[in-house]
Amino acid sequence: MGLSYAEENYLKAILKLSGSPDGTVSTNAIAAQLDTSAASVTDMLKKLSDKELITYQRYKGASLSEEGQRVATSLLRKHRLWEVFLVQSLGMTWDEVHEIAEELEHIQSDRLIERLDNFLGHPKFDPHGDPIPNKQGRYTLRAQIPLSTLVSGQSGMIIGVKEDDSPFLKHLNDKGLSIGKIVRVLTIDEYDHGLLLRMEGDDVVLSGQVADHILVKPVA
Amino acid sequence: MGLSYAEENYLKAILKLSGSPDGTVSTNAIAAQLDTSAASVTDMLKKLSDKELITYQRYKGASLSEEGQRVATSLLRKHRLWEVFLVQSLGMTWDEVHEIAEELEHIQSDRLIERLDNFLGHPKFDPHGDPIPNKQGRYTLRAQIPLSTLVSGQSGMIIGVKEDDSPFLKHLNDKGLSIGKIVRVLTIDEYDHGLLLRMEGDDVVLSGQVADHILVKPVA
DNA sequence: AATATTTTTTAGATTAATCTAAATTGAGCT
DNA sequence: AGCTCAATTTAGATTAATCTAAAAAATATT
Repeated sequence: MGLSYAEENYLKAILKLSGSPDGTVSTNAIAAQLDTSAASVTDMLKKLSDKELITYQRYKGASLSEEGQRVATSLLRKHRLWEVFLVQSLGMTWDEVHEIAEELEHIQSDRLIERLDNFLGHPKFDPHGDPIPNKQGRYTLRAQIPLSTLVSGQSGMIIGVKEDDSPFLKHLNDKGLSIGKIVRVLTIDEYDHGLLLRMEGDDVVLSGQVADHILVKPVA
Repeated sequence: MGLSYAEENYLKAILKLSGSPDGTVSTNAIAAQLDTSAASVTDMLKKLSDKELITYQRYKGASLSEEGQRVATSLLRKHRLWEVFLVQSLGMTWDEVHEIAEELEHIQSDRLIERLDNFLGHPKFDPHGDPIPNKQGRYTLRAQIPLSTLVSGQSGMIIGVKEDDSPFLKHLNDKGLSIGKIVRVLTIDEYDHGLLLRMEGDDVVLSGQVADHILVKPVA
C-alpha cells in the first residue's frame, strides 16, 4: 500500500529539517515547516511511528527510520528530476517549477522515474543546484559556498540557491542571475555588505542578504 | 479553488458515459464505472450540482454543464498528452501508461500542459488512437471502425482500441499488434467469428471479441 | 527548588468521501 | 389504477486529516 500525500509530505519535512539524514526534529519545527498546528503534527507522528517510518518519543521529537529515509530521499529524487524535466525539456523557468514538482513528486511509479532519469541523461543536480539522489538514495555533495563569502575581485559560478520561494527566484531572474552564470565581485560595501557584481559585461547590484542565499563555486 | 481528485474523476466518468458531450447519465452507471456505491454517487452529484458543474435532478440522472464539460474535456486532454509523452519520449509501452496518466492528469498547471503540448509537437491522437482535445476542447474525429467489421481480404491500419485495461493491451502487444501496423484479414470463422490475419508476413489468430475492441482505418 | 514559560499532547469537533441498510420513487405490467 | 421491482435516495456510521482549546510535560528563570 502506498502512502498518502500527507504522510509523504511529513516525511519530506522531517528530512529537510533534520538536515543530516539522521538527527531528531521537534513537533513545532514540523508544524512551522508545513504551516499546520502542533496537534496535527502529533497525530501524524503517531501514525508514522506505527508504520515504522520514523522513531518517535512523546515530547522528544522524531527522526526518520531506515525505511523513512528511503521514502523521503526517493521523494527528493523525484522532485528534482521533475524540476530538471520542466526546465530542460519544457523550457520553464527555475522560479516556476517548484510548485509543480511538489505535485509531480507524488506520482507512483518507479519505472516512470527510472525512464525519466534516463531520458534526462542521469542529471546530478537540479535547476536550483541541489543534488539529485540516485536510485540508492546517495548523492554527491558539491563544494558550494554563499556568494556573500567571496572577497572583492574573486569570481564564482552560480550553482544554486538556499531559498526555494518564488518571489526570491523571480528577483534573481529579473537581475539576470541564473545557474551556470559566472560573476565577479567588484566591490563589497563595508557598512551594509551590499555587492557590486560584474556578469557578462553588465554590472549588477545585490544586497548582502540576497547574496547570502546564492550558492557559488569559486572560479580561478 | 481547484477540484478534488474525486470530483474530477466523477466529471470524467460522466463525460465518458454520456458519449456525446451532452446526454444524461444514471446514478447506477456512474457507480459501476467508478466501482463505488450508488449512495456515494448521489452524494457527489449533489455536490457537483451545487458547484454548477452538472445539471442534476433527483431520480433522473445527471449531465455536464458548460463548465463541467470544459473541465472534463481538459482532463481528457491532459491524460492523453501525458500518455503521448510516456510512450513517445520515455519509451514506455502503450499497455502500461494508462494508470500513470490517470494520476498525471490531475496535476494543476495550465502552463505546464501548454508547454508539454508544444514539446510533443501538438499531437492529435494518443497512443491508443484516441483524439486529443485542443485547448478549446475541440477534437478531430477519426474514421475508425472495429477490426471485426472488415471483410475477408480487406486491410486496415490499427489506430486504436476500445478497452484501456492493461491485460487486454498486453495481450495485443504479445501478438505483435500495435498502433500503425497494417493487417489484412485472411479468413473469418463463420461460427465463432475468429479472425486469421496477416501482418508483416506473420499470421495471427484473433478471437471475435478481441477484434471487436480493436479500431482500424480501412486501407485500399 | 519553586515558579514561570514554552512545548507538546490530549480531548473533542469538523469536513470530505466513503460505506451499509432502510426507505422512497418511478417505470413497466397486468 | 394498482402492483411489483429495480433504481435511487436518505439515514446513520466510519476513516483520514485537520482544527481549537485545555491539560500535561519539559525547560528556563529566579
